[in-house]
Amino acid sequence: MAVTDHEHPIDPERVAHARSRIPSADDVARLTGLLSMMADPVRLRLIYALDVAEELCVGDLALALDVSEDSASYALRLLRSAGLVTTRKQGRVVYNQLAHNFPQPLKDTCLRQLVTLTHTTDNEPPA
Amino acid sequence: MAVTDHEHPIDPERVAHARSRIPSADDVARLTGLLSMMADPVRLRLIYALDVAEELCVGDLALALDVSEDSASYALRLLRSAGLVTTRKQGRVVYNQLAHNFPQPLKDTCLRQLVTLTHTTDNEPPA
DNA sequence: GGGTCATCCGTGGACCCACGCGGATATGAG
DNA sequence: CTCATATCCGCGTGGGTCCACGGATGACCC
Repeated sequence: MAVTDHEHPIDPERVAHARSRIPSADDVARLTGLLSMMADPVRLRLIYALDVAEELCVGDLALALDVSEDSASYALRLLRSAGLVTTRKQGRVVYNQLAHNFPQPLKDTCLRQLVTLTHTTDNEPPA
Repeated sequence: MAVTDHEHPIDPERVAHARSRIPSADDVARLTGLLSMMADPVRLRLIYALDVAEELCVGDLALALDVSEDSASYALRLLRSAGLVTTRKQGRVVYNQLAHNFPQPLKDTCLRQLVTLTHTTDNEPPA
């Protein structure tokens, strides 16, 4: 027979190596959660806006993003529950700002660099 | 009435400033597309694995990630269609690798740093 | 050439998430 | 105290995404 020359683990060495380096399921879950939070046009632009303007209330935020107040409010709700945005209440106006522990590299590096990157790199093969 | 002391544009200056700095809808769409692609446990770990192991076939990849081959195949399908993964066919085995134009900062900076970040920063307020 | 194996692709169902609506809460003015 | 306002929250619906199944393709062995 010798038919099954190579079953599934074709390259067990590399598999083991990869396995040892892959972050734990817990880390991945946390990271994907964070990425999912940013993988939404409204939320992402909202983060940009707060990064630039320091703090904004929901109404102004909706204006800046050209979305309904409800949409902005909903986005803020999620970002707040994820700990990425904090609020400062002054009178009846609630000012929203990026949490001080907002992942700096993500903000500084990724946000700005990625825009440039997506300009230069064409990852859209002709359909 | 002077009741409406401040309607919606409470701080028009900041709104305008934020507006001018927010990336275009097109850039945001491209960026969220990329982020969405990584905001999935299987795909993200798959990227990690390929980054470490250079290239792996579907079967080995499934082993390394502890997922079904179908799941790995599906993840690869999407990543390939997004131009993030390329294939090298040797015999009847298809080796997958990260595209050479894979966003470097995203790979080098974000991937590794973010894991550390999610360790240090607790963005999970007590429920 | 026949058989087999690794993998890809199209389809269908289940699930999750985003958004709109209505009511509720809290703050401030008169 | 009463009213008006800015905002938050719970619910229901619709669209999109993930995944499992089946068939098909291409490559190797005998």
